[in-house]
Amino acid sequence: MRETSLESPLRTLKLLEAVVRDGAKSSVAALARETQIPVPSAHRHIAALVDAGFLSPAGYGRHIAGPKLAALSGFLDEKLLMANVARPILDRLAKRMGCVTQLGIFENDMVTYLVKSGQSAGDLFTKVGMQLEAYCSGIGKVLLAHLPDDARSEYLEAGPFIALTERTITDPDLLGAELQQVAREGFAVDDEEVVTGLQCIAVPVRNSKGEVIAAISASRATQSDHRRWQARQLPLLQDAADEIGVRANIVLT
Amino acid sequence: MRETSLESPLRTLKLLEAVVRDGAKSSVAALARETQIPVPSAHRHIAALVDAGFLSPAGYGRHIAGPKLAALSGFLDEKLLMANVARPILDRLAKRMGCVTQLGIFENDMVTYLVKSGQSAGDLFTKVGMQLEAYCSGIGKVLLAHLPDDARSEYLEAGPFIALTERTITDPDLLGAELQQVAREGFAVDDEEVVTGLQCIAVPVRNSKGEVIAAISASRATQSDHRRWQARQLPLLQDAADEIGVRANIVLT
DNA sequence: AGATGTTTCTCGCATAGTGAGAAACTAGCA
DNA sequence: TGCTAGTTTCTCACTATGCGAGAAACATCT
Repeated sequence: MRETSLESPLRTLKLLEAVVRDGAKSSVAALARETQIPVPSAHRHIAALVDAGFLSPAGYGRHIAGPKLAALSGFLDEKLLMANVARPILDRLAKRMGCVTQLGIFENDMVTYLVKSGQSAGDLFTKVGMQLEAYCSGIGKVLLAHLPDDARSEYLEAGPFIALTERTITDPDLLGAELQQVAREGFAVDDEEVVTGLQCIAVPVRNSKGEVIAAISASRATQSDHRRWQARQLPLLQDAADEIGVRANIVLT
Repeated sequence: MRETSLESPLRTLKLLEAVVRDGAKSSVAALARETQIPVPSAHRHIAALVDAGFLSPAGYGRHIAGPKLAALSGFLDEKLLMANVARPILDRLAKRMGCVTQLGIFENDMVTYLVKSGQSAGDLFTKVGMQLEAYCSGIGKVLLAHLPDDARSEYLEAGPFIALTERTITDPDLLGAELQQVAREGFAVDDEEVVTGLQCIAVPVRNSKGEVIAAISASRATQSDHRRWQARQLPLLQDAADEIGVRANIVLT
């Protein structure tokens, strides 16, 4: 059984990583030892990285990250970092709860979904990177509920709120009340408000300052033990949200 | 004439770059077209990147930067970004002036050289990443001159200032006076104070708030037309410093 | 439905990358 | 200055590695 993934490129990446991690402290030979790569090969790879611009020489056989790498990192925006932080946690959660988990953020009056996980994730109509109206989904309601007061009022006045199912809340006043409740209780419920046959619960993800920076949700096909399910899963969801919050703080500026 | 640099790894990197640049907009096949890489190969490479953690799948054949890449970018500190911003500018300057250009920053009472450029750059004894006493070099004097008053006083009191050549300024009071002049005039001159036979001029690099964040210098073998050379080159140096300052502001936080 | 466009196989081939060893360099020390 | 220990660079024959056409499975859009 052959490892079918490109081997030589992986070596290059392994070295790139090793070099960047250790600043300009170690010689190529030392890095070769660390990465279990024969010395001459290590030199070849690093030379290639250098003249591709991913590394720069830094005096006597030392190397540091190069311009191309810096340029790349310019594309690593907050959204991306957030997604990468959250993914493994949501994966675990989805497995444990046996349903689909998602993470979304608020972006110009809509929810952008950054992560989706779970075995039946394909069934769900949302897609990663997709934007969706905020007023109907669990994640959306959580995010709206924790908006600054004036922004939320503005949103409620702007409308319109179109019904996606017969249960979608379309009245601004009712929606406002619902959002107040969400803010008070710390979680939101979506019971077939966006798609018939789908219910979900959602909680906010907070950074260390307590600001809501995202929301995560767990969804499943509608079943009867509604409230019991909510009650049992909420703590799990909240733990995951906390963990994402903590990790995000490490990564984001 | 053999292309001695590893080819397959470079393809992988090319793809990595392409994928990250375009967010999650294009399909693998499209990227393959862009990068002139056959479709099946592109798939192999991207698959390898994915399970090495440098890319993450983002729904329907789209990909975005992965956790490993995000982690790497954590190691791209300010020094590095500064170096990468400055390098091309200093390269151009060195070519134009026909001498060696350098960039240094102030770090625990010494100058750390981040960039060195110019055809005879190898001759000069300084090395990238090297630390050198601040009091004698042009770059060092510029950086000292723009230190907060109390920090500068402290530095002057601490000493000792050892002579590297017969022209090195070793008296704290004289050095203090020299620094005042440097601050006033906006540039520093080193006339064989660090190595006999080498003279240089240096100017500060400022960020948008006017703070001095680095200094750059141009050095050449001692010649007689001293002042004339200084006068002619200073504007060029200063332009380069300004440009570096502007660009640095875009990149650094 | 059919019609694009994209992803995933399989497979033999040639090249691209490998790694031991030895030679050329470098730095630091006596 | 001449040593030694630690690097970097080269050469070279080998074979594993990555290649790419083509066709088949899978999605997407009208």
